[in-house]
Amino acid sequence: MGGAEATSLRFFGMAQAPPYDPQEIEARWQERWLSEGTYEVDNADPRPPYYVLCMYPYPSGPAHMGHVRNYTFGDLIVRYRTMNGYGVLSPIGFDSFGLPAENAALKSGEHPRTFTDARIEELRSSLIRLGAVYDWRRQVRSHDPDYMRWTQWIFLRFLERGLAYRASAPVNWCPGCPTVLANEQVLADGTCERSGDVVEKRDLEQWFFRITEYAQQLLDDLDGLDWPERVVTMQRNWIGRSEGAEFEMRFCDADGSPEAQGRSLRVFTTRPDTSFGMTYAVLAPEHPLVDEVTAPEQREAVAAFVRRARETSEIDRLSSEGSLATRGVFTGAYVLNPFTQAPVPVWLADYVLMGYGTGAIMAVPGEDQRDWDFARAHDLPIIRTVEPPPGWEGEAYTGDGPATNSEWLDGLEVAAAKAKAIAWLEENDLGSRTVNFRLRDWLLSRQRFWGCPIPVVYCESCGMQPVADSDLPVLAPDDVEFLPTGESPLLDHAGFLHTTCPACGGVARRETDTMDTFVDSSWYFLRFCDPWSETAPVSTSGASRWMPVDQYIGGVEHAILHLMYARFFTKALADLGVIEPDLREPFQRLFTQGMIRLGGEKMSKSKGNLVAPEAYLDTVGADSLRLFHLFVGPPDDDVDWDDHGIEGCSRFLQRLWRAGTDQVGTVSDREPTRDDLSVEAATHRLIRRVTDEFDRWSYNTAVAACMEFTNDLYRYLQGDAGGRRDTVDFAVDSLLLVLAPMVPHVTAELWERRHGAENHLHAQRWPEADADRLVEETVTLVVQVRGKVRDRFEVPPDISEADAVALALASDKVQTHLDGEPKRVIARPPRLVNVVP
RNA sequence: GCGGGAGUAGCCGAACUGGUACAGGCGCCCGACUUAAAAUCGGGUACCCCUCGGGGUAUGUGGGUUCGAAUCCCACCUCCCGCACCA
Repeated sequence: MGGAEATSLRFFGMAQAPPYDPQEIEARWQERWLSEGTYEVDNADPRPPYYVLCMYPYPSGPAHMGHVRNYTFGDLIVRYRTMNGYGVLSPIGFDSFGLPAENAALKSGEHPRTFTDARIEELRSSLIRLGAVYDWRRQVRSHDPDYMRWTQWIFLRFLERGLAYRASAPVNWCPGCPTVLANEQVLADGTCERSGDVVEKRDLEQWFFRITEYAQQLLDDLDGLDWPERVVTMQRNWIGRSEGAEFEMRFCDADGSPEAQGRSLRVFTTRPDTSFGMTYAVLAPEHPLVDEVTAPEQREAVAAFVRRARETSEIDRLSSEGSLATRGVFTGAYVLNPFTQAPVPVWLADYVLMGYGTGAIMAVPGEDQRDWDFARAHDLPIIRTVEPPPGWEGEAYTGDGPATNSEWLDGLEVAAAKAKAIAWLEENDLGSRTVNFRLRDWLLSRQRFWGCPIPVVYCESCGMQPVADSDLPVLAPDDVEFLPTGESPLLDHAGFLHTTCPACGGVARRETDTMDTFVDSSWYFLRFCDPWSETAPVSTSGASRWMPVDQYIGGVEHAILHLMYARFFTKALADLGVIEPDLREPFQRLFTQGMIRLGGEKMSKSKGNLVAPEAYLDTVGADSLRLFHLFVGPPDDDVDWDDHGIEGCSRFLQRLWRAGTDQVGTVSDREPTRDDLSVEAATHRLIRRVTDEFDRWSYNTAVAACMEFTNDLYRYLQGDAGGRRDTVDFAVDSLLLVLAPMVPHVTAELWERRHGAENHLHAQRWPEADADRLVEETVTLVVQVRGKVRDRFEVPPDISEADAVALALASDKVQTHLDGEPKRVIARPPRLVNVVP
């Protein structure tokens, strides 16, 4: 057979073609990509830039399946874009500060640094074994002194600009951790997202970033981002913008005579149009005026209520929902409703939060359900100021409608009434239009050791002083003892604690709080652009070259915290002049991949249902593991881990290997036959299809297309005529090229065997389908009668409408369903004719 | 409660702008190869009826629009995710 001869020339005989050995192949190619620096890219690279970034991982040891999924998608894009001619920036680093290392230190006494470094090495080697390629020269780790220096430098610039400040605040204290948490780290039920302990409120001096200064921008700039809708929605809700008015109400006695001191209460409302319906006012229990204005006879009841509100955890406050009678107390004070000049009683209630608006509200039970419930529980009057629709049987009415019981607002619809009420407040100098945000400032200080120290000192005479830039980084000492005291070991370390004041040289004490690890992850993507910069966190030119990240990939669990903080940092650094002023957003495109489940449950360490990737790397290999993650379902869907599925992927790669080493059927040289040409057309269609699927992130169907193509190729090769040499080469080479980003090792190996060692698959250009050769010889024309399929014909793709209709009407099967002449015929040649009798 | 998303075979899923419902994989069945098994290769695989030509029913449920609906519209059910006293 001619085919056997041709084969023997290239592969030293079919019998000698080696079996597929993933471990051997993968180790060798991984070594080569590293040693040749295949995916290193310089800032002066002449190719058009493209920045692909996976969220840098917390190093918890060897990679888990979530990492594998994440980094498989990232690596695919890096390789695909590279084959498309881009100079792709693909950096990686480690989010290496954090609680687990410190907890491990408490248990074993091992220093968090040595612990962390060991975990990083484990994770790093898993990433390499997965075949993920990076420019390792650019690696950053949060705990590197060089990185810390710039984290602290940024903090000091924020401090100078007033974007970082210190304030005493009731903060979320987790007794389990034990540290302060950001609002975002407290779950809805009032427990700590990490330890699950019930979070307490404590008053402490803490550091904050003034993220609220950027609230409006953070909201507005969401519009220009190519992000999943749900992430945008989550951010929008988190920022929680609401428009309304603030105004003052003077304290008075029960008859409405203004009090002598002239004190007043400021309230925020989104419904100034309902002001005529105010029947009481409410202060948050923590409101500063509570003590002052409480009447003597109510003092005891109020004090008891305030005490309980402070002591009651969030969780209990929620569980007491419904029993509103116990959730409020009358202060004995009154304020004047400026709209009516009528006095209304001032109550305390825990459903009013000090942290939002002014911590005080006007209560309008007619148009607010909570106020309605409270009024009912405490026997307070209810006045409707918006006419509910006829037949309204609900309680508070929050919809649109004409104002009523509202004097000069009567008859106006809600929007118009709001505008008029606000105008009136402003004219009379009683209040003004206001915008409120739900977003709070970012509490960043943590009472932990294993984090980036906050670079300030407290001088006995000068007060708080920033550490000089030239003294950065402030590093935690190594010789510390980890004791389960619940306090940072820094508090007991004299050498760290005692220092001199940078301003006066006098005695000073160092800040012992460290920064939330979200600070580290808020700018690492910038450092990657120029990790060599010695004068700034990133050079302006480096950032300009690569930023914004073209494709950011990570888990949806970071939809709010990390992504909001990173956006804030980018805007602030742009305003500080560190990066270009018009670089307002860090991540142009975001993709959030689904999580891996096992038996319907989220795979996680705490559930103890982790499936370790290592076992698969040791058996079926990295390529099979990658292929499984791509194939198992849409990338943004959660997926179930399935051992059988990965076997299917492994089987496919075995088939690919046999086809790629000419172990399937027979191959010969000949003039192309119809079948040969049809395989070539199918090859062009494969290229087109995979390209399309890649561009729309439909990797599972891209894999399916390759499998389908391979199945067809097998049938062709094993057919009586065998395969034609050039046709088979084109088919196999094309298949290897389109599979290269997905299964980089086995394809590179096969390519080298077919084309020689100097011919690197991953240096090839992405193939292009020839538009003229995509067409199939025949297509199936479906003939329907009233929308039901009755017959099929194989027709040329360029069949005319008239021919298609004639063919359809000539069909016996169609005629039996027709009663005489058809009423109507809809033709969509060459695929469909629908006959309507 | 508010916001977002999803319900297609035994399972995971395809079907991109309304046009052959179910590509691909898993599982299962049959066959080839084998002394045998594994591996491999080929074929089959929604349900019901059937005179074996076919016919009917199927995309969570019920309506609607259309020549034609998984796809568009209305109502409802179920599940997942986020927020949740935000005035």
